[in-house]
Amino acid sequence: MYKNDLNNFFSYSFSVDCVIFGFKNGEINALMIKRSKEPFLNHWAIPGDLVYPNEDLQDAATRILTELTNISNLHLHQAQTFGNPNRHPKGRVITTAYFALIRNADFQIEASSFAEEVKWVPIHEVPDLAFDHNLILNSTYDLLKQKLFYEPICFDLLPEKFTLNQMQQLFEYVNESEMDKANFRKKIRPIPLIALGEKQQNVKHRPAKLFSFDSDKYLEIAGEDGYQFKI
Amino acid sequence: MYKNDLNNFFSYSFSVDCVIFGFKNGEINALMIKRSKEPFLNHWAIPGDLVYPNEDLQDAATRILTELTNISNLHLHQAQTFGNPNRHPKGRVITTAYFALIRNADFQIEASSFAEEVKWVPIHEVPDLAFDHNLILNSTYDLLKQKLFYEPICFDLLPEKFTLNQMQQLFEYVNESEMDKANFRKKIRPIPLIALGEKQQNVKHRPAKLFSFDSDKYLEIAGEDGYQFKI
DNA sequence: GCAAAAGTGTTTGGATTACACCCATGC
DNA sequence: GCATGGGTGTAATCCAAACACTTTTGC
Repeated sequence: MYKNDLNNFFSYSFSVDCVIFGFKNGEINALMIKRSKEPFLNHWAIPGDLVYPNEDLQDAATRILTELTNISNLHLHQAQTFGNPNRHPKGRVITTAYFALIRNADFQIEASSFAEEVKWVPIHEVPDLAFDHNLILNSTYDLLKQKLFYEPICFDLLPEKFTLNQMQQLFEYVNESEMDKANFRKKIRPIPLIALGEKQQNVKHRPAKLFSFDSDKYLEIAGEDGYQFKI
Repeated sequence: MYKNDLNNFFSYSFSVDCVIFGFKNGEINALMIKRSKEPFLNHWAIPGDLVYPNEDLQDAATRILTELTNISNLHLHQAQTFGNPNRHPKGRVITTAYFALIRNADFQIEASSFAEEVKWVPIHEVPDLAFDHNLILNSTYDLLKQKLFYEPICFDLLPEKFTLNQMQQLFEYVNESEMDKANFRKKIRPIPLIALGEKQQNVKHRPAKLFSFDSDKYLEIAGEDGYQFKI
């Protein structure tokens, strides 16, 4: 099977790139960093790094995520792997994209050792990025859009306590279409939510009820006969 | 961003593994090869190979596929990437899985320079495989099952000229449930098929009409308003 | 004629859609 | 009271499931 012996084969490098999505001002945003070294010095890019010798891919993505955001325990989703021989000007670097979702995309991410400058960019206003990062970002966003409709990951993007309208707006955004309020609520009835009994504050209209996702209940029913999360 | 300079970083190896699915005797089968070298000498495995220095990942998968089956022009689908540091006993090898679908899984694949022994194995009867290949095969089969319902790839698995019942049997197999004949036919009505005017031969009952997939028509309507291939 | 599978129509019930209406809050 | 968005019910419509029935072939 392996025609080439491992020992006298040439060397590659391997990296992971970690697309971090947030929902901010009614739009999906991605976290971008400004590169502080060549190649592509001062270009915007998706955060990424080479994988360490004994590090699993997902661990490498977690490391990048934690260093950048100081948040751990986030769910990571593997996306596509990009291996065009010319994608990196300095040599052969194959990269696997991961994505993570974070709540409260409003929080300020400080410049760290990791990156001088960091910013949120609405997914439809992304500038030209380093390497093939536009390609990576777009294909990863496509995957996110698909998964939002079949896995309960919208709750990783929404605030811990959210209104049904916030949830609807998220789906209207990714679906690029408006939905009927009453029908949306009927559609999500099978999804286990906890009505918190609390209400929105400081709004100049009738305050909406706050909900949170009932993940325990979800895990309980997820395996059952025909249950399938679906928007 | 890249903390480690490419030049003084250690070396990995990178491979692709190519799961080849066929539909044979009413079952999904995967093509397995018997390894002719260490490690895992004489174990069954998914065909795969290291990626050449200037080779794109998909090209590597195509190369494996062509050498093994003598068929080119097959559609390849990227699946997951596996990078556990201990997945290969001889060193760090990260691998990306691809899958391809072939018609007429009945044709005999000869032993080649590539592999001494080759066989089709029904997906539910796969033995213990080399490396983490059971994991790779299972996750790739899961992906196949998903894609069959949302992309017109069942036609890469069915004969060029197929009966509607053959198509239904494929979906019953992957869905692990029986479907109503009349309802199945109603469900696939939006899918562009060409009624060939020909009939099954040598069956001892009423012969079924033969169809083929109208890929031109499909490409035409695929972009239209709300059209979405769906079973 | 009989067995076996092809092929099609009808009825029914549940889900989706469109739309209308009422409610709670700030100003 | 009015503007704004929250929240819910109903009727019409579409879709999918269940099922029955007819057709065509080989023996």
